[in-house]
Amino acid sequence: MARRARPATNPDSFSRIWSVVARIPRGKVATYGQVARMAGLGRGARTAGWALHALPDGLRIDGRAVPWHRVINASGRISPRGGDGEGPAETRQRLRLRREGIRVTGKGQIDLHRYAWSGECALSARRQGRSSAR
DNA sequence: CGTATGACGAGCC
DNA sequence: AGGCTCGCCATAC
Repeated sequence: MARRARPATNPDSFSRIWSVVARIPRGKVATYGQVARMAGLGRGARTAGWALHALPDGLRIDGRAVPWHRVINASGRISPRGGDGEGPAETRQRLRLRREGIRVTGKGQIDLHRYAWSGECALSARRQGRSSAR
């Protein structure tokens, strides 16, 4: 097939996002901003959301499905997809989170203080270099 | 190459 | 507390 002059989706940045998301452990959640930063996109929180939007169904990284449902916004809520109403995606996300033992309130509020993935620290968790993490 | 969009985030009112 | 606006990054057209 006519090789696409330019890939419809740039696997370069997106795959980074996906890789980071793939590292979120079960029962934990991460924010778009956190994922973006860990993927080296700086403040590309929106880009992270975009990457998940473009996440190929059934994609596996390291032989494992990408837990896209573990990514929520900084407000600790499931981000609305922007439809007129709540779509199946949000509902599915909530169910999957609850299925992992994450408590989601009726309003879709999640306790970040409790379920936030400390992946950033995990990278260098061996030693707490920073005395005061800001 | 410039404009518009998007599963965001932080700040301000 | 809740809602609105502006700023950021990458992709699409």
